[in-house]
Amino acid sequence: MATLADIAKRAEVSTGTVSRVLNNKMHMPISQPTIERIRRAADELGYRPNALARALATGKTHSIGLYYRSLTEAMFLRILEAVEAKARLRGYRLIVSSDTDSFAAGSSIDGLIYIAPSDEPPDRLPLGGKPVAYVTASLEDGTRADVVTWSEYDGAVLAVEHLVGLGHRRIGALWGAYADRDPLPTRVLGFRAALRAAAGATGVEEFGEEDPDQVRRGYLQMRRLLARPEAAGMTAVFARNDYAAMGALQALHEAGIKVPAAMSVIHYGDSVLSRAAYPPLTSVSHPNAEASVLALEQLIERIEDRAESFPSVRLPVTLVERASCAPVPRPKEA
Amino acid sequence: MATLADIAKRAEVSTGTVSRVLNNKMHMPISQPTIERIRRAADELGYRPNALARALATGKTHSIGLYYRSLTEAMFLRILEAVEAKARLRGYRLIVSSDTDSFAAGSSIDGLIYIAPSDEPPDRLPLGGKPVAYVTASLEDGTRADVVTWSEYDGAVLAVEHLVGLGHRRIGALWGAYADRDPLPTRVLGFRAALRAAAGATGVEEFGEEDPDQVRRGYLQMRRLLARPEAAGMTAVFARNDYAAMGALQALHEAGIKVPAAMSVIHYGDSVLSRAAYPPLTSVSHPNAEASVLALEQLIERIEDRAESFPSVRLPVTLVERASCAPVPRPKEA
DNA sequence: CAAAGATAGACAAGCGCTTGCATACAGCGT
DNA sequence: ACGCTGTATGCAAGCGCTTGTCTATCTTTG
Repeated sequence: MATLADIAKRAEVSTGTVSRVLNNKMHMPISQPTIERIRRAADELGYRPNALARALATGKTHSIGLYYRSLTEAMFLRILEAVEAKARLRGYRLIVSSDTDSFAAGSSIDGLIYIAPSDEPPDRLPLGGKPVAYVTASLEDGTRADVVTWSEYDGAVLAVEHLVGLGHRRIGALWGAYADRDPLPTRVLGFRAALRAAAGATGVEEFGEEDPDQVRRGYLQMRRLLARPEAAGMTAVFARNDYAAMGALQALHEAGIKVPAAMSVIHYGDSVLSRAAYPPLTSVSHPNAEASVLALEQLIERIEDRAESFPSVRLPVTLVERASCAPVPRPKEA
Repeated sequence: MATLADIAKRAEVSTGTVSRVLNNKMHMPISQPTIERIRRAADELGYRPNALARALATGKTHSIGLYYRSLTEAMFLRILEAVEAKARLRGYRLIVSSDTDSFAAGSSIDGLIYIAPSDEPPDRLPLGGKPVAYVTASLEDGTRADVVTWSEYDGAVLAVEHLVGLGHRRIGALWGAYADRDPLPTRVLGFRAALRAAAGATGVEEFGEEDPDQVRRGYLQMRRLLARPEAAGMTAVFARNDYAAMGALQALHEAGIKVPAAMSVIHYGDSVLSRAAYPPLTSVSHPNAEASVLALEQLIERIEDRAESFPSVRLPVTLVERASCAPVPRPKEA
């Protein structure tokens, strides 16, 4: 590997001059012939700057950490793709890990994007003063950090309102293992509040299921829900996430219940799965990927010392309609 | 951030000694009291070694590049999760990118894992002599590099044999945009060969479809296939990948064709999608994640100078039976 | 008791790059 | 002819860590 010194020797100048020319850092004037000589030498030697040495000298690594707790969630693909592309565009590399220790002080990153599981508040990290941008649905205001957030509460409300608008009155919910959470995730709260706000609508919620496989958990939960007496007259169900929705769909198909003709399904968390399912799932989409890209941009601004304040951005949650929800067929009674 | 020099001053020794103590590199003897003094000082100062400086001095970055062309494939999640965990365990960080330029010489990685799209041979990279481990279904032998591979040909054969074993004789294939590939991907070759080998079995293949959405492509292709006269008597279909299979399932459901009662579906490439589908899809699983982890291990061996030869590992392709294939219902004729 | 080990640690040269400052030589005005 | 202002470059001190070598003190041992 050619070094600055090699080029300097070949072009008969000092390494300092080479550095300045190659980085276009010409606060000080350099003669045209010299510039060309240096450029040529660099070319001939196939010079590639040593990122390490540069980082050590400048204090900027041009690497950004990306933390995501579970590398198995379909959601993460979209995030990763979007963030990686943007980072590359801006001249940064991405170090991804599902372990915060990988980003402890001393590890060479300029900053960290911390994507919190949507129902858990993020940890505070000992990053040694390096900036962190949080992507999370639950971070109290007033933090001295960049935060991109959205409302899971609103998301649940959106789902329920959509269902209610279609005429559904008895709506099931598949909450996974939320039972033991305290406080209850805001999406549960939103679900309940929206139900209360809608005249005559009631919910029947299914909690807790031990199976570690999320799809299977959704499947089992859906079956349990179907078996409950309160489930009579239930025409729609809200699933906590995409895996749960897929599981629910399996149970529904198996029971011969047509979706959406006999049962509407809506879920939280838009992903490839939602599109690939049959029927394609109507979902409330949290702007996870967009939020992450935004966080990246804020982070870069801060790293490059252009940002001053800490504006916390709140993104809207949206409903994407596909084919799994339909108007309630016909009133069973009256 | 505390540096070695800070510790050295506080413990009243030289930085060299501090370095040796903190790294347990005691080829040379160091007295117990000194060791303790240094350890204490490091503790009190909350010392974290600067990874950059260390890398520059040692020539080892403890970072490994992970190249994957498309960060949107569900497959990649399993790979990433497995590789990241193992890398972390071995003390390496992962730099992931879908652009090989990110790993050009000079960028600070010790080596690269190149995961090639399963039907394309990998590029050769200008890494400046750093080791590359390839994960690919198609790399000629004899490369001076670590290669983990498997046979797509065998995979297709496995699928067809399974189907034929269940009594299927007329088998559809959804090949996506393979039409223009030359040479034809080996899985197409395997499919045809297995068909020829089975008495009385014939295939009806569907090629080419422009839609960029892979699921939709599978959907459209399945519909076209169903509409073809040759498709009469077809009782099973082989999909090129998980997305295509999901799309096919949509078309089948829509047409009221029961899977697997009236039509068996099998596909190449096991992923979360396969498990989440209804019915859960029987698939031939290429050992992508395992291969990647193996590649990582070989790479690390080479980086750490323990590997000599270049054993190219070939992993078996396996059939994982789920619920989308059934014995052919009853002979239509005879 | 002197010479030959051990033992314990300091010293300093890098790794490859950046950057503030000093220097050298033009040409200019007076 | 002299200092000046530019212009064009060299010099060298880092960035924080590793590591080969050298020195100094203390034990051994013939």
